[in-house]
Amino acid sequence: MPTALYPRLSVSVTVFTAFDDHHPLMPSHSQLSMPVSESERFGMGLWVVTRKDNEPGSYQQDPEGLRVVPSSLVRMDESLRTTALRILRDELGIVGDGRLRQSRIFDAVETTADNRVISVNFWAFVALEELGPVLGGRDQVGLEMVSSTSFLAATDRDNALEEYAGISRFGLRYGNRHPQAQQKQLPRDIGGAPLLGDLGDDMVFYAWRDMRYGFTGQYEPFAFIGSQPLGEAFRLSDLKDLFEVVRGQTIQADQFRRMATGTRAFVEPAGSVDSSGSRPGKPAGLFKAIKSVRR
Amino acid sequence: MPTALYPRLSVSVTVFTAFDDHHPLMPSHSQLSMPVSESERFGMGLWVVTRKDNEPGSYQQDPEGLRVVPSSLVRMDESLRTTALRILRDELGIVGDGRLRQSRIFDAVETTADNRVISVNFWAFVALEELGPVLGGRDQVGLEMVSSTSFLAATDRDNALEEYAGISRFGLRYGNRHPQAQQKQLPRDIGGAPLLGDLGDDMVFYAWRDMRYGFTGQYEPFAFIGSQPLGEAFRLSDLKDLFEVVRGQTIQADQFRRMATGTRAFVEPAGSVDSSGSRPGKPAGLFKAIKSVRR
DNA sequence: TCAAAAGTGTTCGTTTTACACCCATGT
DNA sequence: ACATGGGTGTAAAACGAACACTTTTGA
Repeated sequence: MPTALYPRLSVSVTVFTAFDDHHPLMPSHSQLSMPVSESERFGMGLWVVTRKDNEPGSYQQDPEGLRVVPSSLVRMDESLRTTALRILRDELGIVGDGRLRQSRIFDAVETTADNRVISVNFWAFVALEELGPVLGGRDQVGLEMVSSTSFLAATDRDNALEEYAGISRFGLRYGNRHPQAQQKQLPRDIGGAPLLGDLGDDMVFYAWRDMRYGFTGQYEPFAFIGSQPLGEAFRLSDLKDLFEVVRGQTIQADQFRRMATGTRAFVEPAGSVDSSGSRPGKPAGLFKAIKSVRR
Repeated sequence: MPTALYPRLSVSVTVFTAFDDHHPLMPSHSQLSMPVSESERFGMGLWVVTRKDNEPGSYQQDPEGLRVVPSSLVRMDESLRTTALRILRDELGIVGDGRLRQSRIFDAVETTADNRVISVNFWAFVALEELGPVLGGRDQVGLEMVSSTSFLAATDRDNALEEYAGISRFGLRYGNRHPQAQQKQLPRDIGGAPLLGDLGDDMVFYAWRDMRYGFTGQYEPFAFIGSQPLGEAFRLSDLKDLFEVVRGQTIQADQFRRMATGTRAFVEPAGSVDSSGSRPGKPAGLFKAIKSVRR
């Protein structure tokens, strides 16, 4: 029984993950959607979880089978947060805790007038360890690339990256000094085709933009995203790669080191040294997150 | 006919205004809600528009007659923005244009389970000139004080204001360096009584926090709020007062002057000098907003 | 003449950014 | 030996905050 008197409300969850192309749990290429050839290395990558829109009752079902951000209607006895946790649990098998953050609300203008749905978007960051088991499956859960080391390098070659405060496949934002700052640029604005439909692209873009704030030095990034995508101990250079793909912006290595370890440090030496030893160069010291800080 | 299957959606609009207690259109005291005696001067004041919750169909009707932020259910054929504009037009007689900004979404948990309403809050800033005619009236539209020059001075005397990044009657926020930063403090947390109910206080607090960003030097404040509360030409000291009450924080006069007129200036000399002449001291040059900048 | 507000010069410390250089390891 | 990445020293530039001081008016 449709209720035509008022619009209905849905919650979507934009789930990010990040991993290196040497990661032991690296998903199969059929589960990854990349802007480059599948054999190519991408370095560190930031990804967003999508699924095929194949649920019979789904309001945003698309005949062409576009991939979508997981979503569900809000039930009468649920808070928005509860709905988001249910999506994480039922569609992705993730038992959420405190990691959900509210982003923005979208009018789904493309739906017909008698079945209108308005969408509240949440975002979350999960480590690949939690995500690996649910990739594929009935809903064809997969990952769409948001940014990667090689994507940034290519963008840097083509345009002058300095004028952007951040760039991703789902859009870019200018710096605050730039005359066009505060104006969004989505794939369709840059001239490209939408990746997940206009609505989905909007959702990912704004969720990404919200997430970026946690990686600007103002916050403690691991507490901000509620996840440790690099594990307990990690090289600073890997953390730098993570910062770069999340921010969509390259950082100087020495500058990053001082930001992470100086006053307002959010990492501390783990006391050990990287022993994987496959790479040339001086062995990197390992670092771990400082837990107790709350900024 | 209530539709019990899904929660319904409402839009609220938090309307701010600011004026000086010497303003020619200064509202009558019965329309103002102040934390101090009515005869006292408050200097520059930041206010939020409220109305008595006396509509028969209102979902948040309160027997005790609490004042509320204007709101309305979203109709089937309306976008959220359209609903917000309708509230501005029908309840406040304001013909809106591009000045609405989306803030946050609230689960109205206190409503009963079979009539649940979820609330999207917008905020807007209007000049007193546009607001004056609608004060009072059937809905007893009035203004609740958010902050004022005298409120800031009193707070500065009592606590050390330096440790806060901003304080208002609806809550405070700490600086980013402070250990408790990112934690909100609402009236009920500080030990006071809610001013507009817990939900209303939340709405105003977050809308205020969003508006503050436009006054931190990162943005061009007049374009950000889409209004010129001080008119075409104004003294820098009046603009400083406006900044102080919006930010909930005192600013040094010379520092403010350089911020407003230096590199990244957002005001320029209007070429004339203040001729009202009632105050002692050197006559102030008048400034006007730089229109063309888009940051 | 004095109080009050406007407006400018200057200093000091912090943060940001860049660049140079040394260190330790695999090949 | 040398390429490669790890890590530190240093300095210029930009910025924010504070303080002193001059200017111009009303009372």
